[in-house]
Amino acid sequence: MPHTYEYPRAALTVDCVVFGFDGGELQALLIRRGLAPFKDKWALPGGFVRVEETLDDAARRELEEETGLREVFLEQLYTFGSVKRDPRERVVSVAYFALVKPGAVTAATDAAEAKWFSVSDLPSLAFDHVDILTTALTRLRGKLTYQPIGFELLPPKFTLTQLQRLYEAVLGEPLDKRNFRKKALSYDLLIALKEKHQDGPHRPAQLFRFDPVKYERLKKKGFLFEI
Amino acid sequence: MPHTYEYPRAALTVDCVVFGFDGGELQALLIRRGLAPFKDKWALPGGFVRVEETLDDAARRELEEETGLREVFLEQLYTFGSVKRDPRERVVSVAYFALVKPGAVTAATDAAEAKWFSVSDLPSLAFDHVDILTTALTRLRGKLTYQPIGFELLPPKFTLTQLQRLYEAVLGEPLDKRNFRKKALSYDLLIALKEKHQDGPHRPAQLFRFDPVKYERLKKKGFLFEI
DNA sequence: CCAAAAGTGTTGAAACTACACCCATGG
DNA sequence: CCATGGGTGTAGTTTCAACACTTTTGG
Repeated sequence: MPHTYEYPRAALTVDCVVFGFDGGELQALLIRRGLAPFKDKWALPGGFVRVEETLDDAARRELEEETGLREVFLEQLYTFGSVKRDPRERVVSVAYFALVKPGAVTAATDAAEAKWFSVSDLPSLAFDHVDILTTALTRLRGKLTYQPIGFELLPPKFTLTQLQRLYEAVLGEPLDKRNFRKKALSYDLLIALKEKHQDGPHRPAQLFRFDPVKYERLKKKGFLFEI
Repeated sequence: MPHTYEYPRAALTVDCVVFGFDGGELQALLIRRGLAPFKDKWALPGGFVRVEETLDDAARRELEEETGLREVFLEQLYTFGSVKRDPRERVVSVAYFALVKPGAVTAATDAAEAKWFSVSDLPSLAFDHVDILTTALTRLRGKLTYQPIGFELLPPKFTLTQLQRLYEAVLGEPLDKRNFRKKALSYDLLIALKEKHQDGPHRPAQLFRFDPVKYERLKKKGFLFEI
């Protein structure tokens, strides 16, 4: 392809902050780098954007190549463009954040090592990936309080207690059980299933699923899901 | 500079959506393109990112070169990466949005023609700049309701009625005067000045200024300015 | 004295917070 | 029968929305 503007160009990458939830703590998926620079360090999954693919496509492709993940919630986060963020040369990175349901990372991980880390106990990261991760965390916290995206981190069928634990893990503070349940149900976006969730020597819990159709309808009318 | 990765690269630009307020309508600053493609069409101020400057620096530089604006409120918006958004070749653009106070665009505009347009009456724009502008508008509306950034669009000294007109123009709906004033003053971020604003055959209005120091203190404690 | 915008309080409704006990199950 | 988490209601407080008249000025 001919370059119309013959100036030196920055390289363009995408990096993905992948969040998961194990029922107790919020987690981030990292991969161990096999190549220099930062060989053997942990880093966000990501890589170079090809000239003939969109940024979203690049993020999805890299995510699948490096972690096996497909069809996940993915959203552009911020573009990081410090001059020295890559020691080799100028690299601008468009960061994404992804939310995945438990058990999604079963697929082969392309020989690369991929591993979940609790966000409260992260290893040291390559490049400026801590900054990216911190930005993603802030965004997730903000978003969770006004958009119903928590469901992307839970199995398709979940109990209200699981939902509450997720909110508590992300927001970092305990929530009142009765108030939380009232609020969560008040939007009429949770459908009670016939099934129950049995999980030990105690009363089984009602299972729910999220109603994405009703949510889309509400969203169009300018709607806020606040909890 | 040596390229470590010898693949074809996208070119990288910044584009700025500059908002202003004339007291009645929300406005956007556009420049008329002097070069192909889209010669003579209106477009967002912007241009190519140099390898040795950050994205923020590039946005500020282009803004000054093309509109004479300096020291304005500037924030990264979103990165646009459709493959065909520039007819010549692959160009990825990091969009910014800027808020400027009335009278700021007095400086020489680098021979290029720069002009304010009411956002409700825009000309047809080059590239995908309508999409960028629409995204910026949505962001501005959202942000205005939970962060005190309206002051960036008003003169340093302003009346509560001016502030209300601004909110009404951006949100596109009339607001109740008494409720608005109560809310606006409740955060204790507006400092009443000794001066009044005289503007016709009627009672003069109290002038206020925004208190950025107090705001920074509040922001650290996780604070929401909602109106 | 008239026109025009500035300024000001109250009330009923709705939402929010805090809080404690009974229920269903498995072992 | 006991241990464990599931499930529910209310009262006091705060916030929100709706609404109309008086004040100050210039002409």
